Amino acid sequence: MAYLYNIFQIHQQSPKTKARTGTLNLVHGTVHTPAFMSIGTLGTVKTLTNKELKTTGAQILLSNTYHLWLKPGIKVLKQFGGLHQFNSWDGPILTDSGGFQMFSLRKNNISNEEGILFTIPESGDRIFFSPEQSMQIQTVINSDISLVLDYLPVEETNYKLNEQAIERTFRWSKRSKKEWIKLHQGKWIGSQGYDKSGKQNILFGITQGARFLDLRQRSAEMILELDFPGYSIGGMAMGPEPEESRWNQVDIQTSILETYKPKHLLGVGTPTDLVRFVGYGIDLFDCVYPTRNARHGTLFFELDDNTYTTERILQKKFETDVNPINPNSNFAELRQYSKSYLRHLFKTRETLGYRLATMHNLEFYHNLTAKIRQKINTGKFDEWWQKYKFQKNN
RNA sequence: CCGGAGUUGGCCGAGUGGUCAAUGGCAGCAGACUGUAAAUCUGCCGGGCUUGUUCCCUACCGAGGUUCGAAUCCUCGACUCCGGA
Repeated sequence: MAYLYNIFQIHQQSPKTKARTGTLNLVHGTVHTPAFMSIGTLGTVKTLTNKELKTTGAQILLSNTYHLWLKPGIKVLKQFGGLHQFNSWDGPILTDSGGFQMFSLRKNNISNEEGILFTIPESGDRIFFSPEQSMQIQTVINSDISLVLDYLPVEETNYKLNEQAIERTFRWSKRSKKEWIKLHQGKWIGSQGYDKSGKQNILFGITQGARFLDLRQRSAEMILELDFPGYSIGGMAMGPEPEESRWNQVDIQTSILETYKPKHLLGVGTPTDLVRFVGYGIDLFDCVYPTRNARHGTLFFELDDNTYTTERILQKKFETDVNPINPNSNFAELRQYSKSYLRHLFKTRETLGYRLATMHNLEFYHNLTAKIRQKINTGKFDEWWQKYKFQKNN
């Protein structure tokens, strides 16, 4: 069946690793993979306009169901006919389902088999969130890619809790799919892809299993049954653990999930993570890392073909640094403004500083994924990927 | 000239006999950040070294004094502010 699959087309498969380039065909456009998705939780990548975001090389925006549900709320999103009209982003959008908020906001919610009861800190309101509701909201948002509501255990190192988590995630995925089909007039796009006339949004399944390889395996095997058009691998960077352990977790799941379907690694990661996990079969990434670090004054720089470093712009040594932020940037601002000036903007908490740093880091990330694609397409990925490393700046 | 209030570490500002090298905040220096309650958070922040939950110096305007012990009490002086002549 794989040869009919037209949601995702693989262009170049690396000979010795699972790395591949491809195109993901979505309602609002095509994404060249491996790709990094910038995070715009509330509909905006903090500090940037859509035009600036595109200049960084962004192909697809990630937003968040839970946060959009609270603000601006369903009513407003319905009035606009979806997030694309509301925030004027005309490219593809992937929405996270809100499952992660059960984990990140775990102090403010309780959950059971039915769903999650969130307490809103500002108002004290208690609101109930279920797989069905997440699907309804994402349908209103009109995401190109929606995610099922998954379940994350509160303790990432507890085997029993993680075993329960993969089972509940499976049941919630099932409910998500059922509701999704209902909301899309009975149409389901699975392993057969879609026909050319009926371009339609898609829903990804999610795997869990934390650091337990047998749970990772079972979670992936279970989710196969539901025949999603693509998969997100969840529960990855939840706590401290050895790098190899995480590589193995991803490796085992990408081995089980259909090769011809797109794989998304939720919430990862650092530049080295990206390169590494592409080698283990990941096509899509999303992470707060470049944007949050930007706002906190840490900028990413390429040193050479297989090394990157970071610079903390607030350091004293940049006080008199007349060099441009990035002489090779697509942004005239980053070619013109000096590091000294950028430090000054950060010191004085001028918003322009956060913007420039965000532009810079996202441009770095998107250049990195472009480089990964180029390495794969020219057959050089396999000899390069394990050499790619971070070097501390001094 | 008289009466009142005050003077604390780079700045602002707590502290009114020992547990005070002195709470906070700012500034400064350094670090963290992985499906964003994060333009946030953490550490250091008089000097020295053998870096000590009880080390050594120098410190709460200045000079004396009381006391086992003073940023804290007393005396005098300097300066600032507020009233009144």
